[in-house]
Amino acid sequence: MIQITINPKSPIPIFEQIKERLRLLLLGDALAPGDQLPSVRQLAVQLTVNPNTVAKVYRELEQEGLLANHPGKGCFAAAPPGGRRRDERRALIRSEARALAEKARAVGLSAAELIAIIQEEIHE
Amino acid sequence: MIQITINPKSPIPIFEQIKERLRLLLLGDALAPGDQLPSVRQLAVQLTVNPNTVAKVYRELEQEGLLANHPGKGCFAAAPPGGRRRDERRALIRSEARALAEKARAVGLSAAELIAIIQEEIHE
DNA sequence: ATCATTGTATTATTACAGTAGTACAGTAGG
DNA sequence: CCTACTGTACTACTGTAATAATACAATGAT
Repeated sequence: MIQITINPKSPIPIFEQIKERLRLLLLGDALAPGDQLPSVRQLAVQLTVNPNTVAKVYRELEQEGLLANHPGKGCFAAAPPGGRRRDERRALIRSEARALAEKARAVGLSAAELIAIIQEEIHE
Repeated sequence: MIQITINPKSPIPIFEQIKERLRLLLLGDALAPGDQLPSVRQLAVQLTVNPNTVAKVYRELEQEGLLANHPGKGCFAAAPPGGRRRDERRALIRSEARALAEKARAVGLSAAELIAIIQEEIHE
């Protein structure tokens, strides 16, 4: 049972939410290369989403080289080429960290205040 | 000239992007109560966006009590009731900080690594 | 009074996300 | 072979974001 939650009310499209979560799991240690992912229909039931939506996610993640679809067998985590994993996951977090820092500055929060909030939220 | 940038290619709707940026400016110190905002048409030209899109943002932000529209005069920053500003802007950042912390943990980054990245991005 | 500017409202159109339903081809186990 | 599962493909429909083009009423300056 894979751990994904989505927010149907979010302005972010559902398939983007699923894709991002799966990308995190695939780049992280939760899904190692070779691990089997839930089937299109299984995940669709779990998330109460249309199977087409999940299929679209799997298709696009296969394009990114993060997983491999095998009709009749299932969907499996792939090994991203050339040690991309560590770099990519850092880059992923970095771009969001930049956005957060910009927002904090926009509302007048000091660097120290932002760090303090982060540290509070990181230990929950 | 107000400082807003949007990304037309983002999955996040344009009017949501504008709304969020304006909310940050209104909750922060960039736009004090009474300050006049750019007109619907002005901001639409600046962002190369349809005036209807900006109008929708202004209408919804008025619903939130963050600004006041005055036909014929313009749009002005409002004073949020009861010292909401400081609390709200912290809450805004905190919820995003929590999401970022969760993502970092999902991809296997340690707390120290995340803090390091934040500190790098906060001084640019 | 006239005019330009303001926010507001309306309609039509395009594009896309998402749902729903169906059908097809590959794979594995009985 | 047969069945059940897998991913894939396709069509039709709904809802919404966004553009486009107007029109209207309120405001303020000339």
